[in-house]
Amino acid sequence: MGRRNEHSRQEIREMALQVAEKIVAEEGLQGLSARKIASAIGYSVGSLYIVFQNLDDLILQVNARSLDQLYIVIEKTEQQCRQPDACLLALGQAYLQFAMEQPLRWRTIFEYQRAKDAQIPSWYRKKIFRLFSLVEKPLLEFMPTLDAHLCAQVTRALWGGVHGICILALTGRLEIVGADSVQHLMDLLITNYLAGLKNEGARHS
Amino acid sequence: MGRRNEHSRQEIREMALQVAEKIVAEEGLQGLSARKIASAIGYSVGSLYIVFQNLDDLILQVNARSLDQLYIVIEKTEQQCRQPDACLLALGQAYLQFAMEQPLRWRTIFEYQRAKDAQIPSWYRKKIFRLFSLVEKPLLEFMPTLDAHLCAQVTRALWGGVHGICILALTGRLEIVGADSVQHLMDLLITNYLAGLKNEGARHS
DNA sequence: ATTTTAATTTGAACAATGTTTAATTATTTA
DNA sequence: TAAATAATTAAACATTGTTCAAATTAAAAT
Repeated sequence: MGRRNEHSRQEIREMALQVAEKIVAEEGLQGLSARKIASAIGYSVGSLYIVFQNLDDLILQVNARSLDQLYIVIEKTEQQCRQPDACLLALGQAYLQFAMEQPLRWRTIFEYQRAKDAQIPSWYRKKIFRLFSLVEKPLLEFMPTLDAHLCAQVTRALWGGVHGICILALTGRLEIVGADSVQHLMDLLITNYLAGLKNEGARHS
Repeated sequence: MGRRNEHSRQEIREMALQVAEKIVAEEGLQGLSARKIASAIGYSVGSLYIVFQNLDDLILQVNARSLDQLYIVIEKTEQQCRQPDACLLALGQAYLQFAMEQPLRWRTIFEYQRAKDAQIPSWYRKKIFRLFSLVEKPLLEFMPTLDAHLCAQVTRALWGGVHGICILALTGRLEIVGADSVQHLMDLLITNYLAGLKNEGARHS
């Protein structure tokens, strides 16, 4: 089959990404392959390489969409609460919930990249940054005396922690028994971290 | 070449693991392949599959060794400090240091597994459990009133956090600028979490 | 010493992967 | 209508994990 002009480049791109998202959600990264995507959208592998640089590029786009969806979830959660400490707790729970409801998709965001150089492009970094900003907001309400730089640090320390609990739990490396205890751990971490901040006043340059 | 009896199964296994460790340390998981290991130890691919179930099995053994080495590092750190809070800080820093000094090896421990079922064997789980126990010790000194179950939870919440900061930092997803700030974040998290525990008394069932 | 047995090791084969590109076909342009 | 251009494919390549019949040879048995 030669030229057929049924879909524009953008349309092919969109179809490929939708199919890829579905595969990732159902089978994870290991279930994803160029040929599988191609056959699912009715095009050949070669066409994929016209629309994407390579598979890493495609995966990055899938992850970007996941980050966008995550942003929406986190943003909604943040808007629905008033008190800053309760808000931060809710954000942690929302993050955990997203990870547990779409485990394969969420894990794919953080799974290793095939390419050797593997530089994260700046537009992608911005998406991460934007998520952090969403957490900084209630944290600044919680500790109004924090300057911007310290607030960024305090936020990243907290969110790194939140993320760590999620990833260890999802990959079965937390060695816990109870079913709902992951949320417990999350609350433990956030609550006590915040309490510590309040008392010590975050006196760490 | 047929039978030659130069090495026992155990010896071949050992050679393969040493080579695999080196490759993982230098090139990461993506640099590892059955043929590369085989040619490096002077045997054919087939021989590897006599000694290991598959590559996942081999990788698991490599990771087990990394965990053992990590255990030694953490254990030494724990023995060199007296006050429990300082001890926990030191443990976090030791963990971070291990991760940053051997980034590819450390990341391989947590990288995704090829196999679909992918059940972590119990002997491997024990190695993880053992590491947690090492952290529980000073934490129990820090909060002597904790019962065993709560101590386990408090420990896992903390160590999940420590791990999260490490993994986000190493994979360039923390969005920080300073060079030495990762250690800062780690201290922030541990210090304030512990401070919170002291004040609130960990009143979370 | 010779034959038999049995363990050891290989190397080729298979299916699947990412990626490239010459060839083919449809559309647009002249 | 003929020529130029754009779109798409199918085949090819190198590499992966994995298997297994065949080949080799040390050890055991005679």
